[in-house]
Amino acid sequence: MNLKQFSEILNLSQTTVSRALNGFPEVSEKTRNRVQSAAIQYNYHPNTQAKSLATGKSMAIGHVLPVNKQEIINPIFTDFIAGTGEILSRSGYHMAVTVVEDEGEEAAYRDMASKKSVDGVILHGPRENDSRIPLLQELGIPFLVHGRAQTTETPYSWFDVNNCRAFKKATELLIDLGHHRIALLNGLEYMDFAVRRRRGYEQALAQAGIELDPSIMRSEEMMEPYGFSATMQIMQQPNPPTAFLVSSVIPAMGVQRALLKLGLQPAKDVSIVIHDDQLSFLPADLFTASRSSIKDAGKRCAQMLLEQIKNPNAPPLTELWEAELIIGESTGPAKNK
Amino acid sequence: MNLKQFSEILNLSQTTVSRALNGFPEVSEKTRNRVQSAAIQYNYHPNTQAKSLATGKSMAIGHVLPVNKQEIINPIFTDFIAGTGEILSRSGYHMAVTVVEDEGEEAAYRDMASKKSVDGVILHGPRENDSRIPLLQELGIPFLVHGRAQTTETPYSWFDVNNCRAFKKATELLIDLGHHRIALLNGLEYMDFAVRRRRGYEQALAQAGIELDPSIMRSEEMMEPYGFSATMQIMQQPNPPTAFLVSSVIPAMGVQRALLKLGLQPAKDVSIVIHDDQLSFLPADLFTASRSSIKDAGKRCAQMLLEQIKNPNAPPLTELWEAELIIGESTGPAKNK
DNA sequence: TGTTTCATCCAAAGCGCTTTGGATTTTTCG
DNA sequence: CGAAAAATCCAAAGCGCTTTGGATGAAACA
Repeated sequence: MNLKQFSEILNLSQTTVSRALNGFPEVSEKTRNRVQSAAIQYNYHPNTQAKSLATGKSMAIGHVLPVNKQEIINPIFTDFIAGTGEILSRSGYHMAVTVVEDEGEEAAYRDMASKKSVDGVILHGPRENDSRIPLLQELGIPFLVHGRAQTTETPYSWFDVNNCRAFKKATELLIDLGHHRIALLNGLEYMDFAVRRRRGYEQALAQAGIELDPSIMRSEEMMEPYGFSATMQIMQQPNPPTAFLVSSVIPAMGVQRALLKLGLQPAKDVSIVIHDDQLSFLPADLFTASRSSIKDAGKRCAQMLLEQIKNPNAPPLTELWEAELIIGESTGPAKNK
Repeated sequence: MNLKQFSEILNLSQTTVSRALNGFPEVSEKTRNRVQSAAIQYNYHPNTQAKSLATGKSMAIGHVLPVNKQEIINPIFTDFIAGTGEILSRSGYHMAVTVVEDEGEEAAYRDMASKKSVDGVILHGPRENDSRIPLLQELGIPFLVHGRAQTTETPYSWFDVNNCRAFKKATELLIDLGHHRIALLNGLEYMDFAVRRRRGYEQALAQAGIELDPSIMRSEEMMEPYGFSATMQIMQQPNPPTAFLVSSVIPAMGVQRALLKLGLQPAKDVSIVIHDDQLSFLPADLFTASRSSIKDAGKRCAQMLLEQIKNPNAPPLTELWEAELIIGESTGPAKNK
C-alpha cells in the first residue's frame, strides 16, 4: 500500500495525509485522528526510501566495524549496540552496520558520505592519533566518538569514561591494601583508552614512590588466553607480583584460571582488580572492579549523536563519565613476606 | 554530486551514464571506461535512496535482535555478523540491525515489510515452534533461518549445524572413555538447538544403557555464572558425575572455574566436553569440543539468503553442517572408583 | 545511391514520498 | 449580510535514480 492508494481510501489528498501523519499543524485534529487510526488499521507505513529521498535524511546511523588481522570483532560491541539500538529505534532511526577489513575503513566512510546512506556515525575504538576524525570532518558527516583521541586538536564530539582516573583509583586501592608489586595487563597501547589507563596506573605508582617494572606489564588484545598466558609467565618469574590490574573481564577470566592452576587463591594469595565493561554474559560480582556499563554508554552515545544531527551547527558535545569502584571478592591485603 | 551534474561533466545523458555504471550492453566499451574512471576521479556514487526507490530493492538485509528480560544480546551475534557482513558487503548489501524487546519482534518485521526497508532477513535463535516463520512467509519477505524449528511443517530456508549428532558423538566419546555419569549443562530448552542437543545426549546414553538422571541435567541461558553455580551444586551432590557436557564455551569457563575452586583437575578428575562456537575472544584449544565456526555459519547464511533473493521462486534452500569433534585437553579416562 | 541493420545514445516517465504555493471552505466581525 | 481572516485542503513540482521507447548516425548490403 502506498500513499496514493491510502489517501484514496480516505478520500483525502496525499498532501493532507502526509501532513496528518507527520504532525503538521495545517490539518484539523479530526482529520488527523481519522488518518492515524486508518494507518494502523491498514498497516500503512511510508516507504523508507521514498521518504528518505524526499527529505534528504536517511534515518540511519552507521557503525563501521573493522575486523582486525586476528579476525575478531570486539565483543563489547554487542552490548554497545544493545544500548544504541534501544535509543535509536525509539527515535525512528535504524543502524546500518558495515564490516570492513582494517584498511577498508576509510573507503567505507567515503562511500557513506557520497551515497548519503547515513545521517551520522558512531566511531569506535579511537587510536591515540586517529585519522578517521579529520576524515569524517572533511566529509561533513555528523559523528560521535566513543572514546577520545589524545592528539587530535580540532574539536569534535566524544563520549568517554575517565579511564585514567579509574585506573589510578584502582591502583591506589591495591596500594592501600599493601600491594607494592602490581602487574598491569593492559589492552593494545595504540588504543587511546589503553594509553590513558596506563597513565593512571603510572601516576598512582609514582605517587606512592613505587618504580615501574616493565617485566610485570603487558599490552595485548583483550582476550582470555592473553590473561592466562601472561599470568603464567609473570607468576613464574622471580619476585612475582601480589596483585594484577587487568583491563577487562575477558582476560581477567584467564588470569583467574592461571592462578587457580598454579594453586593460588584469588584475593588471598593474589589480588585482582579489573576494569569491568559489564559484559552481560560474564560474571559480574566476581572481581573488584572499576565498573562502567557499556550498554549505558551506547545509550548515551546515541542520544548525543541524535542531538548533534538535530542541530548541526551547535558546538561539539563532550561527556566524561566516572567509573565506579566496586569492591568484589578478588582483592585482599597483601601477604607479608 | 548527483547523476545530472556528473553526466553534464561527461557530456553524456543520464541514461548512458547509468547504463555504463550498471554494466548494460547498450554502451560502447570506450564510453564505459570513460564513465567509470570519471566516477572514481570525482568520487561519484549513486544516492542510495534514489537508487532503491527506482529499483525497488533496498540492498539491505535485516537482523532483528531481541533483547531478553536479562537485558542481554547473545554474544555469538558479534561473530555471526562478522561473517555475514563480509559476504554482504562484497555484494553491495549492507545490514540493518534493529534491537527490540522480546515482544516487539513481530512489529519490527511488519514494519520492515510495510516500509520495504530490507530485501531479506536472517532469523536468529528459532524456537521449537516459532511464530516468526509463518509471519515472515505471510509478509512475503525472503528469509533464512539460522537454525531450525522442529514443528514448523511448511517448508522454509534454513542453515543449521547438526546439533543432535554433535552431542551424540560428544557423549559417545565420554562413554568410550569410561564415563557413566555425565552431567549436561544445556541452553534454554525452548530453543530448538537445545532440544536437539539434549536429544543427542539422550540417544547416546540410551544406546549405552545408561539411565537419564535429571539431577545432573540443567537448562539455562548460556552464561559463565550458570556454568559455575551449576557445577558447584552438581559436584557437591552425592554420587557426582565424572564428566560434563556443556553447551557453549561461556558456561564452560564457569565449569572450569568451579572445578579448580573445588580442587579438581579438569581432564584428570573430571572431563569436560563442550560445543564450541569458536568465540574469538575465548580460548580455543582448551576444551575437547564439537566445533563449528559461527563466523563461517554467518558467511554461509548470507550467501544462501542472497541466492534466495535472487530467485525468489526457487524452492527453499536448506543446509546442515556437521560439527567437528576436536580432542582437547579437557578429557581423560574416567577414574575407577 | 537507397535501403537495412547495428551500434550508440537520449528524452521523458516513473518509483513514493514531502512541500510549496494556491484554492476552497468555514468562521469572524463590523 | 458581506468582506476579511482563518482553517482546511489540494495539485503539482521536485528528490536522484532506472528504464522504456525512440532517435540518430554509422556501417553493410544490393
